[in-house]
Amino acid sequence: MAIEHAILVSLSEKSATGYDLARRFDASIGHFWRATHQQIYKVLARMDEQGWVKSEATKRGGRLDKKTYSITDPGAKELLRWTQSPSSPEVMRSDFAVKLRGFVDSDSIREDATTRLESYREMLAFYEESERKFYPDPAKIKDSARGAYLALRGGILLAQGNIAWCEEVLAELNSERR
Amino acid sequence: MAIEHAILVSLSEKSATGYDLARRFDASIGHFWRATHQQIYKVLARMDEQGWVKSEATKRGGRLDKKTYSITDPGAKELLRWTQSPSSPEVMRSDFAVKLRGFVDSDSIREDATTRLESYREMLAFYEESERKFYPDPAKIKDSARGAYLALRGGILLAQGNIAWCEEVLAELNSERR
DNA sequence: CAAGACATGTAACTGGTTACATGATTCG
DNA sequence: CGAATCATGTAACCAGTTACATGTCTTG
Repeated sequence: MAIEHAILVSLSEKSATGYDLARRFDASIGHFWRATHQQIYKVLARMDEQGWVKSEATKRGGRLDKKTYSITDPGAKELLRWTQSPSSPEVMRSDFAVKLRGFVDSDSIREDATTRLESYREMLAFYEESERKFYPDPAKIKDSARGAYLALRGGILLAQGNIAWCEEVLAELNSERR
Repeated sequence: MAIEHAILVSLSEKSATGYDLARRFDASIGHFWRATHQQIYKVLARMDEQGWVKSEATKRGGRLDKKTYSITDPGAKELLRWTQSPSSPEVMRSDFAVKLRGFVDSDSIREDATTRLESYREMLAFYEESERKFYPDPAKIKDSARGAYLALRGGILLAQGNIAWCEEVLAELNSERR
C-alpha cells in the first residue's frame, strides 16, 4: 500500500494531472515504484474520495475534463504519518533466483544473465549520469535534496549488487564449460 | 506468475504436502519468493486442474484428507519451458526509496534505516553461514548444486548492497546533524 | 490536415494479503 | 490432558496488469 504515498510525494513536489504523474512514474519516481496510468487514475479517484488530494477540472470540449490534482492538508498529514511509521521490509521476489534454484539448462541461464547484466548496466549508467549532473559535489547537497540523493544512491548500490551477481553467474557457468 | 514455478522447482526436488511447501517457503525457497500457505493451497488446486501436479490423498478421521503433491510429466515440461524462456526484469518497488524521496523527518528515516540495516545483516549472516556450511570449497561444487549456490550468492550480493545503502544513509544523516 | 503527444478512463483478470475457521496428531 | 505442530481450507479484499476505448490539443 505505497503507491498512494508515492503519489503524495510526487504531488507534494508539484501538482499534476494523472497523465503527468504517469510520466513521472516512467522516469524519476518510477525507478523506485512502477505504476501504469490506469492504476494511477484508479488510485487518484480513491484518494480524492478519501480527501488526500483535490482536483481542479479544466473544461474541455468533450466529455472528459482535464483534472489537475494537488495534495490537501489531510494528504500531507497522511504522508507525514506514513514517513514516520516504520516501513515493512521488501518481499524478495526474484524470478531469476527461482530459475537458478531450478537450474536445468546452462544456456538459458547464461542468456538470461547476459540480458539482465546489460539492463542493470544501463540502469547504473543512467543513475551515475544523474548523480554527476545533479550532485557533482556531495558535500554541497542542500538539505531539501538529501532524500532524493540518497534514493539515487540506493539505486546505484542495488544495481551494482545485481551486476556483480550476473557477472558471477556468467563466470561460474563459463568455468563449468571447460 | 512465478509462484507456480517456484512450487514446481520445490516439488521437483521432493514431493510434499501444501503444509510442507509452506514451510519451505518460510525457509530456503522463500528467501527468493515469499508465499503464504493460503496462497499455496489455492495455487496447488489450480495446478492440479492443469495437470502440472498430482496429489495422493491419505485418509484421516475428519473431513479433510492429507494430500501429498508430486510433479507430473507435463509439470516438469512446463518447468523446463519456463526456465528456458527469458525472465522479465524485476519491478523495483521500494517503500524505503519512496520514503527517502519524500524526506521530511531525519529521525524516522534514521530509525527505519537502522532497523533495515539490522535485518539485512541478519540475512547476510544467515546466507554466509549457509555458504560456509554447504559450499566450503566453491571449486568442488557439484553441477547439480551449482544453481542453488548461485541463488545463494545472489542473496549475499543483494544483502550487501542493501547494507551499504543503509550505512550510507545513516552516515549522511549523522553528518547532517553537525 | 495528419501525426504525435496529451488526456482520461472502463473492464476483465491475475496475483497476493488478511482474517477467519476447523480439526488431527504428537509429545511431554 | 494440554500445548505445539501438523494440516487444509474459505471469504473478502487490496494491488496490479493487460486489453480496449475515446477524444483533444499542438505543431510541422
